[in-house]
Amino acid sequence: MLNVPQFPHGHVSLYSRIRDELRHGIVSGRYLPHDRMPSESQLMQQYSVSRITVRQALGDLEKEQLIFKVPGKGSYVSRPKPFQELGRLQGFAEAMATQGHETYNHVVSIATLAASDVVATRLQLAPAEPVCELRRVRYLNREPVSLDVTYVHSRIGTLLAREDLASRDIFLILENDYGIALGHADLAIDAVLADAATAALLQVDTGAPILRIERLTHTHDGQPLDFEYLYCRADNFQYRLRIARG
Amino acid sequence: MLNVPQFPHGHVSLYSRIRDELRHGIVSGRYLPHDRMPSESQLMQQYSVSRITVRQALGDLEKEQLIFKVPGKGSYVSRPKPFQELGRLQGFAEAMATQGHETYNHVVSIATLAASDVVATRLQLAPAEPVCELRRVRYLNREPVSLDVTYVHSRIGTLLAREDLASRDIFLILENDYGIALGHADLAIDAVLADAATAALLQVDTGAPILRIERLTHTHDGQPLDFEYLYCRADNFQYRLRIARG
DNA sequence: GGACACAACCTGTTATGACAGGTCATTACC
DNA sequence: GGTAATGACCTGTCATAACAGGTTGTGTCC
Repeated sequence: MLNVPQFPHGHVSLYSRIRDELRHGIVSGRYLPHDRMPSESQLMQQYSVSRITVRQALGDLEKEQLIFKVPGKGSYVSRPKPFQELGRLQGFAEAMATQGHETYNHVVSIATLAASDVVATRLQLAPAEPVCELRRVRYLNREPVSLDVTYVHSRIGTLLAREDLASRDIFLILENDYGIALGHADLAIDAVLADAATAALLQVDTGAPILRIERLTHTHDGQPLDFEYLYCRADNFQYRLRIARG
Repeated sequence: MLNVPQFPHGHVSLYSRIRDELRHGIVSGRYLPHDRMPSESQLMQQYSVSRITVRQALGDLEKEQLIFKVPGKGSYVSRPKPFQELGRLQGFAEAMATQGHETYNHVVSIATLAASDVVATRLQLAPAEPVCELRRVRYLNREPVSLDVTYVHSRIGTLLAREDLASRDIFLILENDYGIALGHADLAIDAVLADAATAALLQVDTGAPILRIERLTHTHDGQPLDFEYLYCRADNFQYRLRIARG
């Protein structure tokens, strides 16, 4: 028996199609956490492919930590906390999209106001100079995960006001559309209790533990560009990073 | 032709042996960054195994980002990760001493017990294998700042039990006294509420927001060495880091 | 000398087949 | 009734074989 024709033009490999369909079944909720996935034999029959093909699809999903396997039992949907790599300077949607999650930003408010002392210091502005304040609630798989309060120079703010802030990352907009090269970011991390307003936006109880990340992002030539407070729900999301000895 | 006997007792799969040997060749410097690795056919002959076995070994290394593959050309050793510039993998006392702070560790408990599922998974041990659990409260300028719950292989634990854990960093002990070279660490960060026991140790109110850091430290050749939970007071201490676009 | 065809390699993908060993429910035996 | 054996299922591992399509050096033809 001969092997299958190799996708000559647009279409992709069999295993990647199976992998994508199964992943959609997971993120869409058709397979719930701790559900058993169809066994390899079932998938072989369902898609009329060999076991190698099925295993490659499941292996990819296992690598993404969407499922885990138990020898002798089967594959199960895992519920790992989605995480964002701190070790790379990237936006939220950018980070999540690579892991098969659905993201959406709800713009709570966008306004120009006088910089507070802290904000003016961080962005190296004169006190009370006008800055743009952007408040957004980030949703991951339809659950709110963080309230981001962003401060940028009012000049940048007027650019951003015209953009699609609901689905695109600020970093990507600045980099791709406006050619602003990003450099490094300084972070400080602590934990606070949710106040009533924040709790409502994040759909948690007032007084719930909230991870607060202060982030000051610089352009490639070292100018401060963007100062943010991220108030992150700690129960459905994790920040991760990897550091090395040196 | 019949298949190979399945490793009946101690020894592991063929592909994991090949993977480990190749990885050792990379971390030891026998293969340098951007070197081409032996091709799949060469490895098939060298180890007298099938292509599937070789590909599984190379696939694992690619997953670890030690190599990358180029269709039509071969597998190449990756350049060391950019996160090496980010931060430094160092212990708490080591970090604080360089900034003129006074540190002290109070050893709450040290015990050998069966690894929980999470600990066994992180340290790549068999379930319920004995591990050493070490609980310490870190003091900075006479104020408690964190409760560290450390899990190491029981073999390492017996070494540490003889050491002065009150004033020396575990990392420094392992590196200087036992010649264990440290590699990278993976961190996950979230926030929790202090339970009564933790609150008492950290001298905060029960229910205070606590920054929790999960840290898995690896040796230079990639073996997991030390798994820790750090419960950090959020009111007198901050974790800071700088990250770069990459 | 330069363009082009071709062969030699290389990884990507897929099929088929086989045995090891774990899990679990059912069945048979004491 | 409890226990032990059995068998159905499931994932882990490995072998052999094939074709697609990219890369690269080589040799031929003009």
